[in-house]
Amino acid sequence: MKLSTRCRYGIHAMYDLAQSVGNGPQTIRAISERQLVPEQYLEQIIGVLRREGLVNSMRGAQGGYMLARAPNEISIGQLLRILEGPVLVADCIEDAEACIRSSQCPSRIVWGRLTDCINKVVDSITLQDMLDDQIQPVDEKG
Amino acid sequence: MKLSTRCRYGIHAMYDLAQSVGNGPQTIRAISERQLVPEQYLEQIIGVLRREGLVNSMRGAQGGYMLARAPNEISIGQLLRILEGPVLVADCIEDAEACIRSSQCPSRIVWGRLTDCINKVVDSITLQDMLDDQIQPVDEKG
DNA sequence: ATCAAAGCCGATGAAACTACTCGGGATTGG
DNA sequence: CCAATCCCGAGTAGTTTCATCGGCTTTGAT
Repeated sequence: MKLSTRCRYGIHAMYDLAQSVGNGPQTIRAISERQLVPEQYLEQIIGVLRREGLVNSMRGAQGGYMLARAPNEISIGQLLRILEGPVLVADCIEDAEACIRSSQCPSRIVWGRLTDCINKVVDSITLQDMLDDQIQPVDEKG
Repeated sequence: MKLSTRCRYGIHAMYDLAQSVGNGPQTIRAISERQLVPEQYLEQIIGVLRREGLVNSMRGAQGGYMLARAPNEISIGQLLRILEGPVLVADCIEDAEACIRSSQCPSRIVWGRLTDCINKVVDSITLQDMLDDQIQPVDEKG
């Protein structure tokens, strides 16, 4: 249950772009230096995010990357699903065929409940929340 | 964000042992046939669980495995942590040194919140709950 | 028009991890 | 004794991760 480096890099890059809104396009080099991410690897990662429509690019001299939407319209959940694949803990949650035991499998229920919980948390946090430092720890009661 | 096969196998095996409480020791072969898990691989997995004190073994003829504690004293969280490693989404949650940005890193807060949520869910479900089929989906309100 | 800055892209590669298999040794009940 | 069974370390094929490399394309500035 660990996040991949790719995913962490990608989220750091998106946070960097969120901080840079209004400052024009940011180059791979600049982002990689600020976020301490290998330049060529970041290029790959940000390419994925571009193809998914979360960042826009400008080619040529003075080019770079910018967020394609406002920071409050990009959630950590979106980034996770793009960079880590869908948040599903076992195949049988989505694809019932993948589970031979199908309906009578009790762990299926566990995974479903866990998946719900994870999605709820990550979809509730946007880049804007991170900028605002508005992320509260989980409330114990209520 | 996907569970390993090892972990699923391990949990299926533990569920099997929970169902078999009172029926004497269960052999690797019997468990593997019921749970559709490769025999030799299961042997490896259940060895880990034995060394962690969750199952007891009896060697020799008529030997096999039994739960070392009552099903309501074994949570999915324990199994996850043993079979998947600690549920921590980024190293910096446990080991602050691992994060160069340390305190001023906003994604750190996100990962902490996510880790809390995951642990809360998986630690709240025991093998007994699975036996009783008592696992409810996450409550939307309240 | 030229040129350097920058993004774009496919191939490659090392290292780690996963999901096993294999072979043999150690115990124990009958 | 011997067959059943657990115990254990080694090996292995395949996949994934985390990159690196080289070259191509686009574009702004001069």
